[in-house]
Amino acid sequence: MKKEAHINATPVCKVRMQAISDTMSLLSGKWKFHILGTLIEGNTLGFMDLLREINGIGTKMLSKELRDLEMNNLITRTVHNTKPVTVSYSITEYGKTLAPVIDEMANWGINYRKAIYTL
Amino acid sequence: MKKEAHINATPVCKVRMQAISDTMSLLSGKWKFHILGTLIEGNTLGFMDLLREINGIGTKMLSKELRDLEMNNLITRTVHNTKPVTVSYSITEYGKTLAPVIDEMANWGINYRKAIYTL
DNA sequence: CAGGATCCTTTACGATACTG
DNA sequence: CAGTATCGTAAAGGATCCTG
Repeated sequence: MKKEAHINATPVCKVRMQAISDTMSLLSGKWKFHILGTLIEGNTLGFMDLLREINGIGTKMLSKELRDLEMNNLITRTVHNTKPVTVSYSITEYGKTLAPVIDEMANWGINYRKAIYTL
Repeated sequence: MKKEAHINATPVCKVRMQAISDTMSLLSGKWKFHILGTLIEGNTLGFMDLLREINGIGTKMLSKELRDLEMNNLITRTVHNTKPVTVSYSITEYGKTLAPVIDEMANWGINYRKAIYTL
């Protein structure tokens, strides 16, 4: 309720905090990392491909998350004029810059499992 | 008669997916990255310190997130027997292993801002 | 095939007030 | 100081059915 009393020129740590918030807001939700990770590997996949690859996701969430990612230029959506229309999704060059982030997340998680088992 | 041609024992990509889920579940929510980031810098801080450092968080969320982080051995909680009790929080050695993940998140977010402005 | 529309449950989060 | 208790809102997510 109380708002900022004084406006400190943003210190370095605040910049980092803001940056983390930015990243998290683009990658928020349960599925975005999975979708991006899958597209980074598979390069180009159809809606159904993704539905199969990503364990547990439903059509509603998938289409919503894909829309979000596309709006942020992390992936591209291409409609093909086949009999029943098909659509393919790919990661953009910009989206590929997220690879290090995703890798760190994955690596830490892998080591986390090891740490758990050796307790 | 041929049985299932491919019941691949969890492929590499599934392992990564699981790892990402693990990491995300430990760091889920709006505040954990901020708390960890702050503790990595500040090393040891009291409840009020954190409340001040982390812009916008309330006591309820802070105490809940701290509890979560402590349960996962990412931070430690120490009670001091001062007049009104004081408590200090620090990051654990294990928690420090998250630094690369946090750094990647922060760096990407910083570049994201740059990318936005140069559009 | 690729989704949208709908309904519903669950969790997350925030504000305020109170306590040892 | 360091929280807990309570209440209320909003967002996230899931299940199912429907359509061009």
